[in-house]
Amino acid sequence: MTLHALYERLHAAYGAQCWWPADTPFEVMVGAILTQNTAWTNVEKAIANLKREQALDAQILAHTEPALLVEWIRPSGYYNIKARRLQNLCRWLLDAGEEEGLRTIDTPVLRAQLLTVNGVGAETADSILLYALRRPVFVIDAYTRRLFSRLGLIDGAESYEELRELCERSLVASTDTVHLFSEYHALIVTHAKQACRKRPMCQNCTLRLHCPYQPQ
DNA sequence: TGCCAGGGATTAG
DNA sequence: CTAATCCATGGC
Repeated sequence: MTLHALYERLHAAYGAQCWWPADTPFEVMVGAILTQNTAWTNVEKAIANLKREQALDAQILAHTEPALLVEWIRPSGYYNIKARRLQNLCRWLLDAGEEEGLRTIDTPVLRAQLLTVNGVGAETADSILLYALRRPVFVIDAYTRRLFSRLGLIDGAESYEELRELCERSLVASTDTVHLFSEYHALIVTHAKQACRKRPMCQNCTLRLHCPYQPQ
């Protein structure tokens, strides 16, 4: 099976995903930090708080008292670390001239700049690049690695960068690469959430793909 | 009840 | 360069 073929099967099973659920690119960035190793339902509560406080803005978040920001994002967990990470990202964004200032920067350069922000690792950077800044970057997460590995599409020992470049090389979209990459990552997460946790093979999975929780 | 979620930094070997 | 450890809430 090829990466293309897997995409077709996932799309046929789950349909269009239309990720990332957010009203603005900045909300995507905030969500990308808050969802680090955290259930999305918890992130929703934190973002709802930020909206209620009318604080979903880089200028405001960058200058908010950390103790206050911590209270707003508490439901998303790791609140002390994430408050600092959010402010790091906001300050970087403001320094760069916000989204307009980023528009002319080449994707590889932009990616390297994002990775200099403390608290922004490879997956967070790529989520921001793809879903907030609409750059053709393939997001790798634990689900992706596990699914591809169990289907024999990859070796499994590849580094993050190797795997990302492999996916980007293999998936040459006919028209809209950003759309393809956006949908693909979303479909993988949707499939992982639908798959069973305990049974050796997902019973309600019409794809006959290996359950992501199944031990190797 | 214990496990885990749309990771990353830090520290130790 | 790889492996452990820390960070923390809420849902099932």
